[in-house]
Amino acid sequence: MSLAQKTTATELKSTVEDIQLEIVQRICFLDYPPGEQLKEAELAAEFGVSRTPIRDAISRISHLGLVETRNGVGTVVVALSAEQIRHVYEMRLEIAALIGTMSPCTITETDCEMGRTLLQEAKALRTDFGPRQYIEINHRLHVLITSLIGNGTLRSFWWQTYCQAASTWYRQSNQRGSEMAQALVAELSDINTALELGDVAAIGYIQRTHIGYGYQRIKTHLLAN
Amino acid sequence: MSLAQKTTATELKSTVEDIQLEIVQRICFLDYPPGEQLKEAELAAEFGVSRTPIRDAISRISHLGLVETRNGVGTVVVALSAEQIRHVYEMRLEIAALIGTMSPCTITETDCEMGRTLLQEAKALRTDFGPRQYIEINHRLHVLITSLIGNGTLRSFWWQTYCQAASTWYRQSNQRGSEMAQALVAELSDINTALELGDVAAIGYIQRTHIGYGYQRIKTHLLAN
DNA sequence: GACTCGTTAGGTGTATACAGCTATCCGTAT
DNA sequence: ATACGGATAGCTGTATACACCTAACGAGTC
Repeated sequence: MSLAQKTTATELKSTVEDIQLEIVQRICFLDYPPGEQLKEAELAAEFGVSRTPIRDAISRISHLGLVETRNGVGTVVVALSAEQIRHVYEMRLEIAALIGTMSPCTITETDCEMGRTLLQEAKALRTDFGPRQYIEINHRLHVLITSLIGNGTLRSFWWQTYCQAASTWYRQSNQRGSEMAQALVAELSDINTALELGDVAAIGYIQRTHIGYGYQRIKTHLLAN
Repeated sequence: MSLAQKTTATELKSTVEDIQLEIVQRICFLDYPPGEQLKEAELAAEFGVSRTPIRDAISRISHLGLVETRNGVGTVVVALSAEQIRHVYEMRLEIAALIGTMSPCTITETDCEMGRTLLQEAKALRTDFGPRQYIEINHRLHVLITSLIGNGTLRSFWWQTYCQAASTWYRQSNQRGSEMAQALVAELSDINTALELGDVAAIGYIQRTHIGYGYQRIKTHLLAN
């Protein structure tokens, strides 16, 4: 009975980890913008579980610094301060170069194909821009690049900083869409070249380069306010 | 009544964060060696709380990779594989150099005094070695160095890798005590020089150097088995 | 004697009830 | 009109009961 109730809910099977990933993705994708209040009871109803697993998931997320929970008030998605954004980006600039130097994985044909697909979609984005598509293409690119990192510790750090930077970064796609689509096409072109040559080190440096560009855009258009 | 019960327990006030830090420290200090089973009910009784906050704390720790929980079996402290140790150490070698280059804090007289105290204790350790003292001095040194890191993201990463490396590292202090005491005195001498000169960048490079030495010891005496 | 299967003890995973905290609203006194 | 204070609604934090899963033990059988 309770099982039937679960299957009729939106998700087929929801462990704590699944819930955590889903909520983190919603934060990254700006479905939950900074300032949004997360209510445990609401999420519990949506996922078809009790508050307990939801609390567990939120607790872990708060430890990553993406949300903040205060007793009696609620859980809100945090807006990173200018200084925090600076720290995250400076860190990403440093570790990007390590992607290719520390235990890189070998690039497969599947990876190349994914790169080509993403490039095509990005090109289509130039003429018909949508913030949501921009975010999703970037996200899949990040999944791809992360999968090429052989060092588990670095992979974890890379992903953490991505999640922390994502919401700030993607916020710009509402305003400066075409500019960012152009940049994404350029980035993916470079990435594809490196993929074809099987050069993971190059991918790391390309990332470093474009993180620098993105950081510059953020400093100019967001932090200047 | 329940409040009196709490105060009579070992801790005065136990929030989830306190419990988490305490358990992590016990893992780092080898009070819970790899393979040790953590029982939620036991810990709940010890800390004078219910299983709920204990579960919360353990859940976060498992997300850091220090323990592993399996349904119906229990929670055990994980022994990092040789590859994982390699990954953690390679990462520490890379980020150590960043300590002084990314938003370093200014060194205070209090910091210098702590450095002198630690050096004295380390010197005493050479003639009368105790694994526990060795671990505690190192731990306090790490707290000191971490406090000099201005970039919050780097500070977090530095602390994470420390916790992951600690149990493997400290395991050697049971066998190769005097050698490690000598190395600790040498490290603290270098650190003190840098502290007096207010040179945080130097501290980063000193760390890098001695992490390399420690990694070498681990590769020779632990991973060779 | 060895193997199989049912039983059981002991752990984690989840649901739920309740306690505690906080911000807000409203009535009252100044 | 305004400022203060208490009631209240709604949230998180905690305790507890129960469901479920797993491994180990022992009786029964070949």
